[in-house]
Amino acid sequence: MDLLARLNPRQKEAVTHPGGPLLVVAGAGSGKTRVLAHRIAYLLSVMNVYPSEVLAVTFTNKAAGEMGERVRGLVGMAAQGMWMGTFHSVCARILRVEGKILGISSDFSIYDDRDQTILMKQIMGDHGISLTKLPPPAALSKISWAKSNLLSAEEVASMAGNPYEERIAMLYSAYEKALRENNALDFDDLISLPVRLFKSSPEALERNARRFRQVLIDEYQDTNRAQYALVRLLSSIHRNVCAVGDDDQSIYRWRGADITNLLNFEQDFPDATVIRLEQSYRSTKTILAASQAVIKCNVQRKDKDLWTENSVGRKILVAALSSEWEEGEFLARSIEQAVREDDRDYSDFAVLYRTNAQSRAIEDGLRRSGLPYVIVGGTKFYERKEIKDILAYMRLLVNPRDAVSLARIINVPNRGIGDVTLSRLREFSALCGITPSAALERADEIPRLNSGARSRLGSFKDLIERLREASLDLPVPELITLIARESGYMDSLKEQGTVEALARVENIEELVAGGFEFQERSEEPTLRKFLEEVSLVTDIDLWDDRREAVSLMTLHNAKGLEFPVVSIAGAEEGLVPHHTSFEDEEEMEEERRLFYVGMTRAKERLLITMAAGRRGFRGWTAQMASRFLENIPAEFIEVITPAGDSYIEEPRHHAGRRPQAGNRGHAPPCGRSADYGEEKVVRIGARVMHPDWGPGSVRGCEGYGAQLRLTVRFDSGIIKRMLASYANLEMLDDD
DNA sequence: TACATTGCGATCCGT
DNA sequence: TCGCAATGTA
Repeated sequence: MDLLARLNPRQKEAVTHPGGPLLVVAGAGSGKTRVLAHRIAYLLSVMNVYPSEVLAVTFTNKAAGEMGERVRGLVGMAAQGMWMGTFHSVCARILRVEGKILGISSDFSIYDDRDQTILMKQIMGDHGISLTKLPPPAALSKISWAKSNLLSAEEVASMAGNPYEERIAMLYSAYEKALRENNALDFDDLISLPVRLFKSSPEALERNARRFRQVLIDEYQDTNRAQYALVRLLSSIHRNVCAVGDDDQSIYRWRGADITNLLNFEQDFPDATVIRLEQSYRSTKTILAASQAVIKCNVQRKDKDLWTENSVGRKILVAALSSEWEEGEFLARSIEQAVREDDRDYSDFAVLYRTNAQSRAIEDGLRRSGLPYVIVGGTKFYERKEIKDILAYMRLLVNPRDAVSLARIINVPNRGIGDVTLSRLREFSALCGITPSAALERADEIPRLNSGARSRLGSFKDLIERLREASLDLPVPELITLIARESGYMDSLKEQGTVEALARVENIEELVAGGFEFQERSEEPTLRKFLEEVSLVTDIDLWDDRREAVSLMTLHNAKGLEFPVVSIAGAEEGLVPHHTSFEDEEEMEEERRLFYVGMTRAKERLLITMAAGRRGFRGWTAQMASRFLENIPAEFIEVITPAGDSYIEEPRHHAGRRPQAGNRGHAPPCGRSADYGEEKVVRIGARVMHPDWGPGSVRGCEGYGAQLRLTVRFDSGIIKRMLASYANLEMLDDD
């Protein structure tokens, strides 16, 4: 039949698998998205499964949307009504309906890590725990780990082996209590609470496990224990679970992902069928072979044999640049050249890197060359202050118990309600055992408040009441406008009149536009749904891949994507592999997988760049080539030496103008050339003196002879990179 | 109570 | 470099 026409035998087998547990081990580029979409279409059109009986979990909301599109393309309207989304969005949907069994109101707020940190700070303050000794995010990450492993506060407490762990357990328990008081859930709760629900309520389990006749999970290698438990529970009646994944692409171990979920699938489901997809359709022979050579260095993996009928293609280009700015400039040049000579679109290109901080220099390079680009990730739209503020108003309207949101906006914009008044309010609410919002209602009874503060609280209370009433029948975008106006937020921004404030006004207008977009698209355009969506949306979801621009993103964000031309920037020891993984072999293997994921995003061309020196958060560091490059056989690589001289002096600041091209390599930066005959031994840490910049110490050296480049940090704070032969430095005695 | 200034620390990946 | 917390001042 037509549905199976363009599938290879393995793919066909996966698509038509009649029932029971199925594991599809899908190598990079082997068409797993295609298989998933076709399998769903097959289930709907041939196996007579209703859309509402299909649960398909993808890694991003964007992937879910695209999957839905593909299925609709295959079977048309018969696809309407499937459960499709990320674990988090699917679970939020389940909890809205079933949560009341656990005592969770359907109006819950979803706290992001920012909200969590605020809450944890409060808790630690209440318990007199120093925020510097135990940073709130550290405690939260322990708690998050526990939750994603389905460990309760009591269990953590009973496992605690030292005072530190006992303290974490205590904070965990207090944090849980605080979340419940605020009628709020964190990301981990979204997964772990449905698991708890299904374990404690056979009826709820029955209801949901019976509904989902078919459960499909994408990127199975990156599920954590809680997600695994959920999959088992939801598929416990029909046992039709189809997991798709690739152990070589597991890159979220640090977030609790447990690769044994995939590796032990056959033990967990003894009657499982395992299908391997090993033909790659994405990359050239060269890129595929090179990436295989890299990943085969990992010990903990299932060996596989990927192959392709694609052409050999061109060699992988490797370029070593002297600094991150040169790297950015070089990337810009190479993209420009490829657009010109190979007739490519900007959207064919992606630049991938390990850390978001690397995007700066690359962005600068592209901007200076006038290339269009988009940065995916980094500063997220919904995490901007003004957006979070407006959203906090909206959350408070839906969920009056949300004290974190209340505290966020009670004095934004300034209405003369300061720390003192707020803490009196909190004291009073604790004393009466009521929420801060309820305490607001009884502002008259709060002790030790002056009349001014009392009346300001009163008018804030009136404002919220007014807005809440309006929210009941006002569409989302209108409500946003109303909040921004009535709260005085817009006026206060406009009054400031700074460039920054005006940008914030624009962002709020963009939020309104987003509200209209939501209004048109959503089947259920309620305020609650809107808040849920914005809580769970990610940058990759918002990324418009059809825009004519080069995409810049982290290696993690690139998972599941593909581009004709991929550049991996910063292939250096300390970046990939990241320095935090040096000590741990398992983490090192994860870094290698990450690098592998990056390489396998490329369809036609792969460029790998590195910088010999990089500005860290303190001074300069000399960088070495990534060990992963050594894993690539030389026959697949072409090393290119970028044209042009290397720079001499560091630009004054990252966005500033670099030294004039005409000067580079010629004019000495400090006005006088040194004698070539005189030889000095320079070593890192040596004390030096410069006539203009005073004393300093050598932070790095690279090159040799007349080409020796020094990085010197002067005591005044200035950092200079210069050719040793021009440096004009006087060596100081050091003891 | 609000706002400016200083000082310090921490720096990966992100639902 | 940057954001945030503590400190100082109107």
